[in-house]
Amino acid sequence: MSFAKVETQVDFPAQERLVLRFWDRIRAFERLWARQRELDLPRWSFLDGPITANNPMGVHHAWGRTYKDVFQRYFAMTGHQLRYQNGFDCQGLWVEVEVEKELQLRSKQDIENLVPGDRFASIEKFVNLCKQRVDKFARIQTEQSIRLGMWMDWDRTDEDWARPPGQRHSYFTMSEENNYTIWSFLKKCHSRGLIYRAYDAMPWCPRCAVGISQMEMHEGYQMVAHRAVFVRFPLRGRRGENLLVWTTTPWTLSSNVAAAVNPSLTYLKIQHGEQVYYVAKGALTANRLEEDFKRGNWVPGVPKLKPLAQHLKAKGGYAVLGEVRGAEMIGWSYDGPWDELPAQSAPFGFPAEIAQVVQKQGWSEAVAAREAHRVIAWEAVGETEGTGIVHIAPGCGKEDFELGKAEKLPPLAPLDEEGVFLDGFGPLSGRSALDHATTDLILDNLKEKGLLVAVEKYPHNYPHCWRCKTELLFRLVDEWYISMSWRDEIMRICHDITWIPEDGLKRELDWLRNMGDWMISKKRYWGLALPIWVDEQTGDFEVIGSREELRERAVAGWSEFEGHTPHRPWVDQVKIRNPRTGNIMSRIPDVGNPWLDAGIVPFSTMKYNTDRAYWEKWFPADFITESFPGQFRNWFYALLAMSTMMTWPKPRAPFKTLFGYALVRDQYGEEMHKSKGNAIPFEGAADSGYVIRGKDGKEQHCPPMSADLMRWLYCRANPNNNINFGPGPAEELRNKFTLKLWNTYAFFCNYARLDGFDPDAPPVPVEQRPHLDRWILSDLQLLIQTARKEFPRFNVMAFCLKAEEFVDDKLSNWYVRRNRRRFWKSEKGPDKLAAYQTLHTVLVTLARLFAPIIPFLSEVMYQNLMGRADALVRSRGEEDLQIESVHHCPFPEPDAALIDADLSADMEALLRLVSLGLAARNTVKIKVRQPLAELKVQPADERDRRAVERFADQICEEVNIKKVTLHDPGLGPLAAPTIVLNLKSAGPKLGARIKEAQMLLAALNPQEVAARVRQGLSLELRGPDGPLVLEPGDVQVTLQAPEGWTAVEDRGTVLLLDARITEPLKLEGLAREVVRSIQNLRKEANLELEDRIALFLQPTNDLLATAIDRHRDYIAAETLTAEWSATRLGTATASADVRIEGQALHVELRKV
RNA sequence: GGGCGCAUAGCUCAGUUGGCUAGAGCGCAGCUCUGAUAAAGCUGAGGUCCUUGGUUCGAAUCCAAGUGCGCCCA
Repeated sequence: MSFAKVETQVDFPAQERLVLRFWDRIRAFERLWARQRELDLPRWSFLDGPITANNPMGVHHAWGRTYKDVFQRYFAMTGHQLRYQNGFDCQGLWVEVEVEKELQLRSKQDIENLVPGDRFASIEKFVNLCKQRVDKFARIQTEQSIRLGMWMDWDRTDEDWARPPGQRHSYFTMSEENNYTIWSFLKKCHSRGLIYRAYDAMPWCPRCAVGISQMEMHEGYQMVAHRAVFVRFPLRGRRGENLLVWTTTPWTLSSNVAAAVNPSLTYLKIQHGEQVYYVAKGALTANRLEEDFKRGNWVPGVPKLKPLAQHLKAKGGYAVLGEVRGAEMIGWSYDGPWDELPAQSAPFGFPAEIAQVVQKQGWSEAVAAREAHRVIAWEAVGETEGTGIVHIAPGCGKEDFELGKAEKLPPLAPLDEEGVFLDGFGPLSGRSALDHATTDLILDNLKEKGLLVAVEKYPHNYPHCWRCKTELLFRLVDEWYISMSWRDEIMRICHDITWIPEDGLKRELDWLRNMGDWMISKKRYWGLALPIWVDEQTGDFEVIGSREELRERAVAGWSEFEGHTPHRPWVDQVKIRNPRTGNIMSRIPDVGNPWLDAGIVPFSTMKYNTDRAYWEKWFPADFITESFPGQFRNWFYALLAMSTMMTWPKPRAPFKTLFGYALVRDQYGEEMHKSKGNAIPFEGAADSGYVIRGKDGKEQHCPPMSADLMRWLYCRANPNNNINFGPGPAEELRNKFTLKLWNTYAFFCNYARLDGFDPDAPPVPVEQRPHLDRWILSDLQLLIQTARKEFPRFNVMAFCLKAEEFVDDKLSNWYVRRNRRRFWKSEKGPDKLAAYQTLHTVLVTLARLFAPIIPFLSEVMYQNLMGRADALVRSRGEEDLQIESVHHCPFPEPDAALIDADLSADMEALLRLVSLGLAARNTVKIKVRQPLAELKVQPADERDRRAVERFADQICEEVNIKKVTLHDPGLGPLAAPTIVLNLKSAGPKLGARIKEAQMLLAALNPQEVAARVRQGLSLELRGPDGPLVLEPGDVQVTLQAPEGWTAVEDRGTVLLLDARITEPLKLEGLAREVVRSIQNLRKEANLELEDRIALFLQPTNDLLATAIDRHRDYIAAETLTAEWSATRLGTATASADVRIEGQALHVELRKV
């Protein structure tokens, strides 16, 4: 067995692609999974939150997907059986919008006319295109995920992808199983009487022609400026008097029904020109949005708002005539601004369909809007924006609608699905409410009527469609809801879940407490076909719970539907009969909310309706992980609600542990956006490199990071905080971790290879190995302990930070650096063997420890360390299926016998002492290459003392001194001890008397106390309140440097350095300089490590010549000089003229 | 207006049973090393651990109030 040579400059992405091929060849994943099932290992149930299969995955997806893979790998290595099922979220508006973009469709009419003149065929074509888009991107995301290193039961071949979604390896929310399982959920809701249909004024996207749910609305707020108007409403029966109202949506004035005041506010009656206005007292002078303006929370180009008073002053001034309480104004009637419109005269409101419902359900009196105009009371009216009088259009706003119902006002719903005014609105009919020209027309009209008092640009945070960014309008529409009257049941199961971080519980409960009923319908095409069949004659409806039930109930259309997925338009053809009336019932055309699709997966993917035994085995999931922000009201909510309902009457939580993480930001903490140029594509980060625009606007070309580096970067991050992701952090991590690990590994392999190290040789007993070996093995066990503790707690960050410290500080920077000579030396023996064996153990263990996080690098290291580097590169034929991957190995377990806590602590002390020694040199400005005679150490405590005794040689080498001695303070006057109380041990014992003890201790003779403590005797203090007894451990003895010494000191430990450079020391220092020059030349000449040389040196200075002469053997040994030449070398010579301490030296060498 | 969270060096952040002189990386200044390392190491400057109050022998850490910021809800 032998180790392959390891290059120190590696193309990591290329190497990862090699590993992917290796895994395929040896069928690494399949064999792992098969073994889990053969052995029927204990189950660890992971449930994948479905990724939206609508676009290629970005680096932000890679964070969560890394966690998913890391924990799956960890639990596999610790002997568990897993499901390995990835999920894709398939249905919903987001897919429709992208398909529309591709086809350049602009409206629902366009969709329904895709096949001209054939609505059914059009919808069929559109839905099929949606399915195809999902397949396309699911496949791309699959390939990307494989590239990230995720081990899942992937669909890989064309054959896999040709199967229906329900029969593939990954789950797809568009599968029949998923859809029908949601049907069964809705049926359960209905059986408890929770499904209902309601009219509501809701946010509506006129481009998508669809209602936007409460959940979705939050995703699309944007700062925009609208033209806001001050309009007067003439009061009836009070000649010359007006309500002054203000609105940011002038188009809603057409549908005005009432005006609201706050009954507890004071209103002013003011004279302005010919007219008298009523306006809230505070509103007249309020500096509206002043804070926002100051903070720059503003729309560029929009001027600061003027107070209302200023608007009036600008137009001739005003005079306050009197005051009136809001309560006194209730009931006043007025003339609306658009009372001439036919719609304003329609009894019960407008249009007729709505008026019918209004009448039937008794929302309003039998009056038309223009007759209903009056002042109503509303506590929520404030005086910090507008005029304190709010115009109410029940068909155009959510609160307006609620108020309208309470006040029995007839609603006017002026817009159609595309935001265009219906007939009945005079000059507005046929115009789009969003159109700028429409607003112009409205303002002109109001001006003509003399009602317009002022116009301004008003910036505010206004909801937009979260998919297409169109401004939302409010429309009065009917939608389907699940009543959430059972929210307490959902809240109860939240307590059975471990939330990481903990406050997730509070946030979820907060959401559940405050959420409204769940709107589940959407008037679109691609999605869950809501299984609700309605008898439009009577309003009766039924919810169908399964395909079988539908078949039994079908009275028409079944044969047309048979053979299709339960989607539009196919399922729309099935009709059933209303058993009560005998009428035909049709499916409502609406599709479902996509969070239903994702929320049902603990049931649909675990075969709840088809294989209950399987479900019992895997439900609930042990673990789910997703990004926290947003999911409380989305996936988590849907999961919890649906599971509560499905397992009712004994509700069960669908998962045991929820691990949440924050958001991916760019390296400066800013949101990533393609338009900002700071977004990083996944392939760029993994393989091909990427370009980002920096803060200065300049483009920066960045090399790829590799999947491993990305994974480590994600794992080491604090999941509670947003991660700053980009080339800067990646580069930093590469330098301090990945390269350190790789170079250590390369160092081992390259020397082991040259030396013919045999890893199967009988091990040198650990107790016979040097301190350094036992120390690194001990610390390795501590690292394993950390891993074993933190992985199951899903605190992978804690492990990564410790691991970085181990690799960087301990292994690379200390163990390897201190041990180099043991590997270099030519003679073989137990010491050298021990060094190899120790480093080999450490590296193999690290490969296994790191395997879940950096699966590629771990595999490469592992295979080579096991002597199988060639297997990575080429097939071994049959034998491939026997090759063990690092991911087949059990996860390391700590070996308590190897842990030596004292040794670890002593080594830490040593590191500090060395650092102090170097600091001492630094103060006298003598470079480390120059040897010095002596270092005296006055240790502050036992630890430092032991470190000096144990590791004197290490200190000498690192600090480059001839001798290190302990200065025993007991022997001489050099040091004086001081004594302090050890607060950590004495504090709990003494409690409030601790101050007293400190005072008493300070009064004692430190020499005597120190002596007692050294002998292990206790100490009795006499205090005014009685005696206090201190154990030796309660007193800390510190030694202090005497006056007059130049030294360095840290925590009581004093180092004294002999800074005199004698001639022999000087010569030695020069010799080292000479060696360094020769080594440089060797390197420049591209010599191999083991090459011997002939050497010619020509100094121009006596001192240098003496140094060379005296240290000839040393120089020869260090530089592998086989021949000293007295004359210039001939051919194939590398030569250089260097300066050593300012003196010229000519060097020539040649490989021999 | 309500809920949740955060506030530690110029920047990005570690710091969980409360304990001695609060740490790292980047950046800055200086020095150095270099045949594993296109690397790296060392030293230094830089901190009212947001403010105030409380609990405690002792608070970056626990509690309360305030200020600022973020997210969620209304």
